[in-house]
Amino acid sequence: MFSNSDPIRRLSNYRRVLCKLRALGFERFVSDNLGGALDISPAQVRKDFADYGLTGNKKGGYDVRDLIEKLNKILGKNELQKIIVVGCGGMGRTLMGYNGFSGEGMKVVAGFDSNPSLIDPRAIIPIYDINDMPEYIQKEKIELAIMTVPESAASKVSEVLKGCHIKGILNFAPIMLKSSEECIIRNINIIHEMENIIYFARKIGNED
Amino acid sequence: MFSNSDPIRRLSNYRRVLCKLRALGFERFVSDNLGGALDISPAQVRKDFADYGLTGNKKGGYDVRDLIEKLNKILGKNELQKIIVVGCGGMGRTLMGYNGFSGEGMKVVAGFDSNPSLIDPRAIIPIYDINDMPEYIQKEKIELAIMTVPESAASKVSEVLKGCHIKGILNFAPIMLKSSEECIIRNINIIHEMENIIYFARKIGNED
DNA sequence: TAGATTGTTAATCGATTAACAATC
DNA sequence: TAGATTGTTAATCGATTAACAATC
Repeated sequence: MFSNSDPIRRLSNYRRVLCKLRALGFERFVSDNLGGALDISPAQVRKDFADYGLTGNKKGGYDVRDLIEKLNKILGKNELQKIIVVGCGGMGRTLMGYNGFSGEGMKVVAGFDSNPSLIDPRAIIPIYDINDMPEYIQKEKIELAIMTVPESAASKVSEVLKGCHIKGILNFAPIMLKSSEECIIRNINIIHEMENIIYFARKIGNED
Repeated sequence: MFSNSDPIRRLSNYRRVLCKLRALGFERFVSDNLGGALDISPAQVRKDFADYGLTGNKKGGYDVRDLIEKLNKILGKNELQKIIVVGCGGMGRTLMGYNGFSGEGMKVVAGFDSNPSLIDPRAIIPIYDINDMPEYIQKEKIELAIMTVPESAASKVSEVLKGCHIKGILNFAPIMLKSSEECIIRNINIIHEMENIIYFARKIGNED
């Protein structure tokens, strides 16, 4: 069911570039333009567009605004996406304070933690006791969560979230949670990203 | 030259699982074990091992400690990896304070920012003026950087880092920086990760 | 030994790219 | 119209998997 997440990643990148083109006043573009900006072949761009029903014009290329509109629909930009942050340590609070969500149709509506000293229901983005999370999720119809708990808590918390019928989790804990039919999970493992960089960086010569 | 980063990601995952096995007292494992823990086929595990010179024993499988040792070598775990954080806003400071690096052979040795009020050369992990960065990189032979600057500064800062012969960058700014022969770059785009999750989450039915 | 597992090759699968007819 | 670009199909490429001989 989950096939490949790469095409959707490319759609996100296409959209970002097109928003910039729009801001610069461009009205049309061709597959070659867009691909070039992202190191993607024009054939790949056209294939992706075909796969997701994005059409252009033989000759004139594609309409910037039209394409953004269609990408918005595909990527769920037309309805506000409510997100909860589970685990309000350093990373959790940083993400709660991240101001990049609001321009992208996303909003962190609450945080949850087990540490009483972090709980603050009166804050602009309230932080509640994690025991109150299931009720909140149900009442507010939350479908998306960002998990920023310590590794020790990660499996348990992910089970609770799944039990609450959360549909999507962005997991920052250093443990590979697997997606299922009921819940799509993406893992961000900063240590592994650094290991990857280190592996390839070590292959770069020292002769400068 | 950069082929595919996926095999190395799998090696990171293998290593993490093996460290857990070791902690649990396991001495040996078979490709089936390891694959099962990560949703990877045993054939893929053996293929990866073959590709990176990791050998086992026909019959008895593989030795946990031996494999970890070999993976450590491949992933650069045997020498301390010094990292600088460029951009000391919320995300930058969170990463500077992240205590997961030290157990993994990595250390954030300094931060850099252009905002005078953030500069603090006396801190445990000092924060210096970004203008002093090139000198610091050269003197301390820094090869790795984490970029947590605003989008508006991202291209410029990445150019400066490349100019300083930094070999690897983990970029959190919402702009797709491309790797080159001299500098390997990995981009983490939280908005795009959420868009990906939202796309697939929306395909999950509402009938519960 | 018999059974189990590796290491490796060949087959399969899927994703990317090349090529080109359609057409604006 | 001539030239340029899409949309799509077929070819290519590379990664994953199946299968099995080697062997512990």
